[in-house]
Amino acid sequence: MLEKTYDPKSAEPRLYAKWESSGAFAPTEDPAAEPFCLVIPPPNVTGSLHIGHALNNTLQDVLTRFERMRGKAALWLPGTDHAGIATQMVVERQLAAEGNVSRRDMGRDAFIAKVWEWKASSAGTIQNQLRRLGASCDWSRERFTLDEGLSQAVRKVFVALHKQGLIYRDKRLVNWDPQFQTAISDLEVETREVQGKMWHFAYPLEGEAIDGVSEIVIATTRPETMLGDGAVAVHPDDPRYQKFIGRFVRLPIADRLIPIIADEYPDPEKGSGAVKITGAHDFNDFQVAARHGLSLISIMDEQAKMAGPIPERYLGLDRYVARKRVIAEIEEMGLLRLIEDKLIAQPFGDRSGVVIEPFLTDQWYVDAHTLAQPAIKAVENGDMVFEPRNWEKTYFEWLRNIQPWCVSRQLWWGHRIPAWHGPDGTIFVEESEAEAKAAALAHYGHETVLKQDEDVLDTWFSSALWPFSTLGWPQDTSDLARFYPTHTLVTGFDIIFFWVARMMMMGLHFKGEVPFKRVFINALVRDDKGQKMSKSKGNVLDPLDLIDEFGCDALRFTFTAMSGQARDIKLSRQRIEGYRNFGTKLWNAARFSQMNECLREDGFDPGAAKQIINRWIRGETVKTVLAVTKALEACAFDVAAQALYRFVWNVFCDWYLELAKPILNGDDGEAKAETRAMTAWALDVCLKLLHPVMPFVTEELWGKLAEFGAARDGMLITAQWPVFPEAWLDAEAEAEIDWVIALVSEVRSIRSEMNVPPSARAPLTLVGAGDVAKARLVRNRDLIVSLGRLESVKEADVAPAGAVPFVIEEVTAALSIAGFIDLAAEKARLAKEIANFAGDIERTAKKLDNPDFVARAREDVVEDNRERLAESKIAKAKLESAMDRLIALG
RNA sequence: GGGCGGCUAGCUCAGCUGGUUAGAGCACCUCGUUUACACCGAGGGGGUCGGGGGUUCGAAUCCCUCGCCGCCCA
Repeated sequence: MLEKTYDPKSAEPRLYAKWESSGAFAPTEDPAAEPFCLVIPPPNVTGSLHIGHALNNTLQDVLTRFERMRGKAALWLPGTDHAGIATQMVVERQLAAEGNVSRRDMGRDAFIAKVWEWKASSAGTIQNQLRRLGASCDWSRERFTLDEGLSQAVRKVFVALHKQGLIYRDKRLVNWDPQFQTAISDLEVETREVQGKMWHFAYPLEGEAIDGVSEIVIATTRPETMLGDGAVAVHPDDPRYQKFIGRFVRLPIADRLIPIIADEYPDPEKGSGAVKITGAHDFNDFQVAARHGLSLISIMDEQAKMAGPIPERYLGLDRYVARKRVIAEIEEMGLLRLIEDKLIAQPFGDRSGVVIEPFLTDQWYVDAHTLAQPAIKAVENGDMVFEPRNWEKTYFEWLRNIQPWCVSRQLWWGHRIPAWHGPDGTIFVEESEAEAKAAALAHYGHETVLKQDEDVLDTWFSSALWPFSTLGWPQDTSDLARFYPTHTLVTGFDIIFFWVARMMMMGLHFKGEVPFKRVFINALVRDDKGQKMSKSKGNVLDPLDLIDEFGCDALRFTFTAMSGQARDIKLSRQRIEGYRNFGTKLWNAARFSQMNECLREDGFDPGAAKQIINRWIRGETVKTVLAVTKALEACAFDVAAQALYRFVWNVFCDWYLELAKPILNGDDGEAKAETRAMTAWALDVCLKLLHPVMPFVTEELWGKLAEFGAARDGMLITAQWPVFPEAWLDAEAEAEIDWVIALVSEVRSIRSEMNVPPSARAPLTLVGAGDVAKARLVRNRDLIVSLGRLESVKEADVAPAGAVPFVIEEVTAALSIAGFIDLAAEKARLAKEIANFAGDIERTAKKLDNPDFVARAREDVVEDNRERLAESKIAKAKLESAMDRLIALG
């Protein structure tokens, strides 16, 4: 006998271990099985499971379990990401906290060894947390972005793209993070508006004044960069400055002559209309400098300290210290003209949080523009679809305006760039040092010393290959042949650019096919007030705590139920608690069925059921199967969850089991046997349908219930998803049970309103029943009596005096509860009912009186309204005559 | 500045290929231990669907406009 409640704490680890050891997570070897593959968005190898992972992985698991039960070769491929900057940052911080020397003092090899050590000690955390979540991924195929196979894929891709001219080395401005001392990509820069200032400096004109003007005033938000100015630019159409074009100004402090040039870039409306051009420290200025052939003067080092051809007193100063000094000196020289407050858009490193410096360096770039074209086309023509669809706009917008992707990072943790530099600067890009040496030998005609590029690749470079590198590429593996393209990718909208778009580019380029056919964008989990969860706000909900408190299934059901089209999920404990209760409800339904000996029967054919309630629940079950299947196919997770919840609680428990009780407790042996078997059958279907969402409690019940009745042939995880003939739908049974439910509901409602004690049993009289209603009554009399707590149900030509009437279709029912009737309350109830019908009649009649409606509305809509009007009129008349009798009574 | 969401019951949300008296869960009120379940059962109250305009026989649903909230890109 089942316990009164389900205990997730003991069941979950036991069941997971059983699944895992059974091999159920691996895709079936059956060659006829249709492949279904998901690749996990690889979490940081040293990370831990946060609420967003919990949501994301729950949805992946729902899909995987669903398709596995549908007989597909379902593969959910797990793995982790080395997460370059993030991991290196953590380890550097840890070293500092422990009082160790910095990574630079430690040296590259020693530092990398430290990171691997850290990885070894913290790896496995997230994998075990995914297990707690019930993730049915195939751990035997687990990959890591820095493992040998994936590293080989990275090298091969880099070399191939280089040979195709799609990866190249370029000297240009990059976003430089002075904290980590590395280049980062545009995507890793966060622009924030901050309160800043605009300084107006006068640059003295060299030579004779023009019309008495002997200076040009420029405006800048970054005074310290003036030391690297290469020109002053003015708009060619700006009448104030036209006459100065071609002349020179003497750059204060630096004491250099720089030209006044004409360019479209300066906006005459802004500042003074003249701008300083510092090509090595500003992206816009870089363009201007390139147009005019200006030399680029770099005046900072990797740490954003002042350096280069500048006055000695500035060397080594922090950029902000230098700023103050420049302003002070300019002021001293009498050249400071104005200081304005101004909101400025300032770039910050998304990881370091420090202000990014445009910095002139040599870096490796991917020609993203070229690779983007097929990626755009594939979504345009539907080879890959976003779900929800709207996200494709975001995707298109970014890809259509894509810039070269800077992929080199001056970090140590990551894939070393497979490029070797010769003594004369020639670069040999090859997959191995041996090949580079061979290439060098061919180039130089003799052996030379080569030095491998110091840099590593952007983490997202290896992630971009994930859908095929994890399947074994560049080897021709059977997995690759079978599972590429993968089916669905489930991920968050925050990495559409970082990851989804880049996988599309690389997948299409190297495999000639999209990496996945569908991308489901899951929502962002926020707290119950709609705020983003963050440690600093202290509003973080730890999924593992929630699992401890409510059980894993409750959390999973919550995520599933809340995954609609919305972009945010506001997670509240109350909601999780509600779904925990749902699990308990299911558990108790199973307990009930067990207590009533509802055993599964071999060879039981639901299609042959005779009892009306059994025919009805069979139909309801089929409807639910259809609804849930359709919803899961479409990633309409909330729709699936709602259909499951309603069916299990409001249909199966609230009505079917209640309707079954009189039969199970009665003495019609045949009816009892059929009802027992049907209950067991329907419960099994519930377990199957719920399993993708609530794997643990369903598997537990599956096992517990297997101790009785017909034998099972395996665990629920690999059970077959239900598919039933539509012939099992039963309109007649549905109409009949709906009628019974309406009748019983009315009786209950009246009892409650009239405060009839639960113990009081009243007779119910039906007046004016047609043949159908009479037949229904005969078949369901016991059920109605039992559920309505009635004394009896009879037919009569007239309602007994003093009974409370209500109308069900053509029948007037009268509940004899004399002694409990409060005359005033009953009059009020009747008046309200009559008013309801009157309102309905008025609305419907108004429509039908409108010739346009009758002429233009769809035929069936008009017909519905006609029927409705007729029914309402009859019901109203019946209630009115009851009201008359009541008034006559006194 | 461009783009994308959202605004429906006290709260969280569904409904939005136009056509029931606009639904659910939670919360609230009343009643109830009838041998599955109080993590429960029965009943009930509660919304002029953000404002305005338009299309239509008919609008929460389609179009326009305004307002507020949020996100992304520049």
